[in-house]
Amino acid sequence: MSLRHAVLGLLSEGPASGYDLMKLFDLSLSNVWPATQSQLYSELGKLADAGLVSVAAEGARGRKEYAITEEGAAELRHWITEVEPVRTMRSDMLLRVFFLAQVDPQEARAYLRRQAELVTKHLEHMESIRNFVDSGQDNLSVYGRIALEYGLRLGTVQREWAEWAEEQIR
Amino acid sequence: MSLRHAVLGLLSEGPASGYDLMKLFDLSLSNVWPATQSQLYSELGKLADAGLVSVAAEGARGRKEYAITEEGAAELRHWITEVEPVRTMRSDMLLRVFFLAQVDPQEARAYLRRQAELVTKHLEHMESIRNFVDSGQDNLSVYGRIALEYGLRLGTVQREWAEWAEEQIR
DNA sequence: CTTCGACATGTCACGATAGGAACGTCATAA
DNA sequence: TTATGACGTTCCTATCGTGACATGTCGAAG
Repeated sequence: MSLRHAVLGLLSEGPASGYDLMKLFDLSLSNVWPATQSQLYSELGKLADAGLVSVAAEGARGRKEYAITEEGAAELRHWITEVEPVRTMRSDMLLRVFFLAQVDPQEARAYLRRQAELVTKHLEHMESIRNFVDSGQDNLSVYGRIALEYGLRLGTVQREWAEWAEEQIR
Repeated sequence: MSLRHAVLGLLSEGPASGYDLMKLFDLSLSNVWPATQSQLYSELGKLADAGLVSVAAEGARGRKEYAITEEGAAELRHWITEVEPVRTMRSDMLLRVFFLAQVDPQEARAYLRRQAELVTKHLEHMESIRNFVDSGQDNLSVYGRIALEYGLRLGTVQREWAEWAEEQIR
């Protein structure tokens, strides 16, 4: 049920259409909670049915601008402070590690080296984002930077771990 | 499509029944790729239909022992070495961070402190697992330890990050 | 001999994810 | 004027994940 709260969270910064939210997602939340366009629109519909958001205005091209309601804001705060985050980590990359014995040692090492490289690329990408959004003073930017810092630290240990793991394989 | 490869991976260490796999999952893969019993059984059925595993023996209580086939082993190796891991990270915990501006600063700090505590608990749990499985010499144990090391390092930075983030909030 | 816990599989329903097709509008530049 | 690209929504299909429920067998303890 996190997508619903992601949408509420974005709307808590101001009204937006499904289309707006899609773009916002792409440049902020997509790294911590990916969602597709169809998911967004259907979620907005459900949210409106549930009274957590309302259609604040209808614009050109059938545009519907949604605004968070008081119930929606309350639900968001409740979710943030009182609902325990579910810690289900799923990693395709790490799953493979369990089975590396099924391939040659040099292939296993190559796999880990490749992961280290991919992480490096991702780190560079995050660095460039940091330089880009460093100036924003809105809530999403401020806390987005804190989340980004998480990504940077995570990437760093991933790389160190991959290099360490490669050395473990003989 | 990773559950299918998780099952193939476990079967590559030797034949097992759905029930066996369930237990294996719980004590090895569940931290990187959770799966429920119903998923396992239906996946085994599909795998058998696809010829990637075969029913090697039928035992008491309707037990069906599955074994990986040559096609299955080939598919597993192919997946490990040639399929790019999808890096879709989803974090309920991190998503909330984006919206911490919606609650009081002291609540935001409490949230981060709580996450640090939860991570600490999880780290202790992983340490105890490490002491427990440190002796195993089978493939899954050897590579499981490498995966566990990942978990330990990850947990450590998560905690450091949460503590750092808490300080950022004024 | 009964009961209980471990063994063992299967099914159903619901919601979440993924990805794309279909449809239409508006502004603007060639 | 017309083509194009950005805007904008809706619907559809398929697979995955979650949790509960139903159904039974076997061995061992009491």
